[in-house]
Amino acid sequence: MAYRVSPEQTPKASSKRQHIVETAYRLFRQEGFHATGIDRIIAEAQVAKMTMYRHFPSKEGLIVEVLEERFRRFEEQLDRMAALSKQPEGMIDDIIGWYGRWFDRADFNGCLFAHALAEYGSPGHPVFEASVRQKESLRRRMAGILAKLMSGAEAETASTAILMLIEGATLMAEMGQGGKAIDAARRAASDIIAAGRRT
Amino acid sequence: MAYRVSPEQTPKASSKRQHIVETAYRLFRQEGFHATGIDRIIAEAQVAKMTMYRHFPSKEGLIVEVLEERFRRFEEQLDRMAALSKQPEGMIDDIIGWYGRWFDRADFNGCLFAHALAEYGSPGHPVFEASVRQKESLRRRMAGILAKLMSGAEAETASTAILMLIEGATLMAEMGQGGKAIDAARRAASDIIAAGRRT
DNA sequence: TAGTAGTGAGACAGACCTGTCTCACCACAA
DNA sequence: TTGTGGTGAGACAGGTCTGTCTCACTACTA
Repeated sequence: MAYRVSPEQTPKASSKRQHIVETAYRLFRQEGFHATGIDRIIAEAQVAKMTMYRHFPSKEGLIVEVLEERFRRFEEQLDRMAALSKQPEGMIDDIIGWYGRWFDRADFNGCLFAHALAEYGSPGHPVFEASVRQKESLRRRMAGILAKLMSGAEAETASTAILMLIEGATLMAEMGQGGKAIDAARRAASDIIAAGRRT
Repeated sequence: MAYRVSPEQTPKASSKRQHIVETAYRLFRQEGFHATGIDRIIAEAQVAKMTMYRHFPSKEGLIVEVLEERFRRFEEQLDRMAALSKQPEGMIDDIIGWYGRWFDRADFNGCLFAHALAEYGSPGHPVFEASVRQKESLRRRMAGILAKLMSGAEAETASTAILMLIEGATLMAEMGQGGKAIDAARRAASDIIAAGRRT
């Protein structure tokens, strides 16, 4: 009823499908994966159950789709940030700053990928793989930036450390200590980069 | 049947109760909190459902008890390590090493407190509070160690950073990269401490 | 012997879970 | 007009969830 397809959208690209993904994302973020039932998703998305099951093979398939969609958006945003390119240190600091702004959002509720790992943490599981992909992509992005400042091996170690700082900061932000976490992460990242460069 | 109370145990201290907590811990760790049903816990603990509900008010009560029990064990182990006291830098390195050994255990499956936060992440929730308590306790412990090397304010920042490294490393270990994570965490912690001491 | 505390076994209630199915409806195209 | 594809509504199956309840049993103590 409230979801008329506007003329410029091809129904094939399915606004319903996207709407289901967005609603599921919000609920998974707020309530968790197991705690969110299909019935709740279709009620809040205002679609019939069959509409959901025509677009996704199962709840797990929907979860994977939600994670992949969030991964695409995450990459887009970091790509956009990288396009306003600066010096390497500034770029790492910008990434940390991006996390700091995320932590301050009213709808922040921790990292969906980390939560997915907590609830579906078996290697080989598609949900597990989707989460690993996102973390590894961020780490590689940072290693690429740091390689301009230090050796490749040093950049690997430093990017791993900074990824850990970011993941730890996200956990602290979940516990209401995001500001303190970001300050410490910024300083620690700068110490790590300075030490890596010195070698 | 297989759970005869041996004479030296007072039945009041309830070996059943402890056995339920241990079984629940194993299942929560392996499967997650929502994914583990009461029926599964009592079946594997080989106790009647009423035995469980006489000892714990609800599943949530059991979860809190499991977390508190793990917290006590965690503190005990770090206390024991601290008793073999060394220089401050060595103590931080020992804590990181302790995590490294944990990552290598066959039954390692991520941090139960972080997982609990992912599944019951609303401030004020007793599960949330139990998780925050564990993280904050570790951070304060490290801040105390670092205060011997630098100013109190510096020690606060550095302990926050090292806690984040540890939490991030735990996440990476869940993704099968524990060894790499521990190496990077060790080096980063040493860089952070060196920088904090220099100020 | 009688009483008591803890327990086992399992039925039960009432809710919720995922996933399937049918049937009616509507917009649009040939 | 007659199809066709997407959808809505909701029944349904078969299972699982938490939590309560009863009744019988055992070990121990007074």
